[in-house]
Amino acid sequence: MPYNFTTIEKKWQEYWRANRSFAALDPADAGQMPKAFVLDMFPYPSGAGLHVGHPEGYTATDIYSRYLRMRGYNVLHPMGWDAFGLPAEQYAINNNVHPGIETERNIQNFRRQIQMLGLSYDWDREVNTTDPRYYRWTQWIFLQLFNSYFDPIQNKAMPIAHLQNELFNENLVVGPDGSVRINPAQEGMEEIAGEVRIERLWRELSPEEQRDVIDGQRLAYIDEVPVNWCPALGTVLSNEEVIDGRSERGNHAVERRPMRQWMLRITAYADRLVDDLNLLEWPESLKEMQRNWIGKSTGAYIDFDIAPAEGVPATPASEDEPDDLSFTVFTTRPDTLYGATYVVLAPEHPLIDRITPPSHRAAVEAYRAQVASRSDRDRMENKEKTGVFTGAYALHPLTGEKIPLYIADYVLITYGTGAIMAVPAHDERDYEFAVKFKILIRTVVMPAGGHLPPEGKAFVEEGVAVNSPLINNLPTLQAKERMIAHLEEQDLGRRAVTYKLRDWLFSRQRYWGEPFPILLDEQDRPTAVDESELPVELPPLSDFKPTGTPEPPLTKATDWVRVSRGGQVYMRETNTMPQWAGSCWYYLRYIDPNNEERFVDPAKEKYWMPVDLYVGGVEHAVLHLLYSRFWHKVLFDLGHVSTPEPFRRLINQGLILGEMEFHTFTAADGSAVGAIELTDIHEEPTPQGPRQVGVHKETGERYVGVRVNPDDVEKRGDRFVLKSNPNITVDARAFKMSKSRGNVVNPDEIVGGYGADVFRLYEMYMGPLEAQKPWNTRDIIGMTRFLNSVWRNFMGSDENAPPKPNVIDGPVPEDLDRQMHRAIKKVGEDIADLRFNTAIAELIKLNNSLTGGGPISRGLAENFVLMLAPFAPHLAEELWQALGHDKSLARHPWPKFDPARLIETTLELPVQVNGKLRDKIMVPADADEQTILTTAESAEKVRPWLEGKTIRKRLYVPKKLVNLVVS
RNA sequence: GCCCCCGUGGCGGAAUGGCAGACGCUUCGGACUUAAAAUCCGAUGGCCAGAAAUGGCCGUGCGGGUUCGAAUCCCGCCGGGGGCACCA
Repeated sequence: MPYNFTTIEKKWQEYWRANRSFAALDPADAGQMPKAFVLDMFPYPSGAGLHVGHPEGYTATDIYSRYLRMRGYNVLHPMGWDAFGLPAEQYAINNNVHPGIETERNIQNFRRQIQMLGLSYDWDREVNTTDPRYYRWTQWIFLQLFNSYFDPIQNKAMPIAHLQNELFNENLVVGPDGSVRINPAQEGMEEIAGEVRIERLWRELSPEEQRDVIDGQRLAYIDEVPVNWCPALGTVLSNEEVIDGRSERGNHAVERRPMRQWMLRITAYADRLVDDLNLLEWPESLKEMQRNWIGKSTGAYIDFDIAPAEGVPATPASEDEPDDLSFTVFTTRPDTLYGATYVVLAPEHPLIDRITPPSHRAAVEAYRAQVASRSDRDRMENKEKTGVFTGAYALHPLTGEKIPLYIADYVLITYGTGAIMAVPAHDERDYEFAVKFKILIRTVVMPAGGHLPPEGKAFVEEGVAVNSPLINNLPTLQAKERMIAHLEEQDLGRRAVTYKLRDWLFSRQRYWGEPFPILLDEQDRPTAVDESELPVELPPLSDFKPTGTPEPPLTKATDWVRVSRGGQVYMRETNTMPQWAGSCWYYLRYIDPNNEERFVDPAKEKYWMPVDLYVGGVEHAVLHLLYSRFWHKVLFDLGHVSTPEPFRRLINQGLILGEMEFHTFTAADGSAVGAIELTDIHEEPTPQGPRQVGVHKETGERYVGVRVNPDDVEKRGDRFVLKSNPNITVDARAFKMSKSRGNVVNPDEIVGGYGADVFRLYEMYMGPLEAQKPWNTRDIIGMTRFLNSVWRNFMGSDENAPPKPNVIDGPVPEDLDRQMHRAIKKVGEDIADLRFNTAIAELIKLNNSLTGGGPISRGLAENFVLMLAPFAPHLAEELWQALGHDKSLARHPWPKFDPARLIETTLELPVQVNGKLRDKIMVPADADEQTILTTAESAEKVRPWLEGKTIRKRLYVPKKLVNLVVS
């Protein structure tokens, strides 16, 4: 008789809630218990509800948490809602309801769905990023950023007051561009500083300039920058939110335009964000993604002077123009400097107007206009090199040779210095450009073997320098060093490091986000709202639509916007923070969710941090996971948190794909073709949902996929074919679940039909947590059978009698006892390593051994139930109660295994002859090698293989096998 | 184009230098049943021999190598997935 999962699951979920079974203890109450902070990436509560991917990660952390509780850990395992953001707001606009109402409804639904899975969260610690009591502290952390700067002496964030001190004391000086740097005089560089001092001292600045310098150094600052403006969403987006020139949310077109926006100075942390990855137990691939995103390159800056030319005045025509007739390039290959035969500036480079002679002005302007109108998308699809000669020449810093100066859009104004020295012989892009524009190509590096670089291609690898008087015959690595040293001696350049990472664009022109705790004066300069006035609550608005212009919706809240402080009138900042703000620090709030005085109590923070296990999707590799590391480091520098990194160990759960689909392909005329004949089978969107399209290998004709019934498919050889027509090969693959494809699995239906315990077991049994794997509803029955069988084995299978425990007192039979100890070892180790599929297999195996064996010894029965508990907690609690316990097993000690019980008294050893298995022998576990070899040689099925042969070698791998080498 | 990961039965997967295919699904046969479902028992990588017990050969994408021994390590290729993509 199957057990009634509906009743049992409801009963125990209510019990756990009523008894606060999973409440984490505050450090003061925890005594000597070790702590474990086990964290899920909290969900964005969308209107579509939970999908089956959410429970995958949540169940994994739940099993781990339940296991650690039984191992005596004080476990913090919380859940909350990342609820600000675009989808709820879009829905609200379309349906004319307030986003807060829509969000609350979605949260209710998500909470219901998550709770029906029986996850052991401490619900007393639930957080919601849209709750003013939460975002009060998001705003507070923003003010920490606003009130700090990155100190170049200490390489960390410091309060802004310290910056004033350092400037006043002249430890720091102000550069020509308003940047702050270490006073060269403090570094023993007086002679350079004395020669031409381009920096200015604090006392030389006017109060206005002083304020600009301070504001310009803040970790949160306002700047006019080229941004990603998305007209359809009516907001700007960060680089991380733009994929292939389109918005990550909604796939809308994005254009670049300069706007005045809030920025966060994440670039100051680029080095530490790279270096500290080494402290983390994260998937190597994910660390690599962060390293690539930060994009650290080491090399040199090299200065180039412009050759004097007619029509180019030696002094600037206006104040806006740069007064220096020189520019700086960045290169990772200073050793190839002798091979630089031209230079390229980005089309947006400020020097171009200054140096272009009248004869070339028209051509240059035309090219710049063309580049400006080109979309990012077009730029990505068409990488044919374009550019134009400016008519100007640069002087080679070593040879003094005149080399032509081009502008081209393959040089990006946003990276390095926006200018390059082009070495066509040793750079693919420069090579392509030089060939197209017929520019000299000069080889300065030869492969170490002395072979000539292949024709028609640049030699980009390392080798030995040639045609380079200063560094001839030096291998690349040494050549670089020698060249940098020379450049520094001659003041022609210097060692340099650059990053791909840009500062984080932090403001959005939307309503549904955290307001900035900032007031703007009449010159639009920012002032912090006093901490005592936090939270700055989002004003209620009936019309919260984006304006379609860069003017944010909050400007419509006119009463809210105007404030007066100390007789002065200010305007509130009307941009809002991006979706990611709330998720940057939510893990810290779980530690102390109701604290009204601080964002987290320091003693509690010190106890719980860092997060011991963090599980979530890989889609946050460069968004949430980079942003929150950055915020955490700022908080660490300022002394608000105790660890340099927030998440010690991280696992990405693999995507769950839809059920396997089978497609045949037909042409427009209805003729069918085998999938094997096609190339480039890919998905194309249509109004009816995506469909499969393939191109015929020979004819190039387009074929469209037709879905076929899996029952009509079989495998022949290495391919799938139709049973009804084996000449037609079938394409078999699983796709990402999507509404438009109609292959989404709804967790409500699975839990309703099979129960939460079965659902949990099924998802954990599908395969390794990290692996991508297809959903297969048919397989669920296996887990139903397993739990039903457990129920029968423990509670009796007599349908006419009421269920009662099928248990006897007394010792466990020896073979079962050994199996039990092995299971205790295996299941415990597997859970610790998050290998749930093999842990479940071990439990199934043990249960199979109990099947049909009569009453179960109590000790074995209890241990089995305890091991089952993390995976199928409802059923386990019910059985535990039936076994006579009146308390939940949630904190009952995990069973212990006895290593002595694992040892077999006799061993079954495989015997190989020349590496091929021929027989197995039974030997006493303590037999010596000689005895074992003799037994092996005389084994019945081994002897025929030895006849007439000489044994060359006898190998015995202790307790593993015997291998006899004969010839 | 560059970087990373992965290719094992009809399917999901196990084994990470030592018995390939644990465990689950599927399929087939049997038991129970008036019947069906559920449940239980047995078989289930391919080929060959045998009435059977059983035995042999082949087999972890393909080709080579290292090793007494390779799914596992190394080299080259093919296929799939992911990331980055004019980053100097």
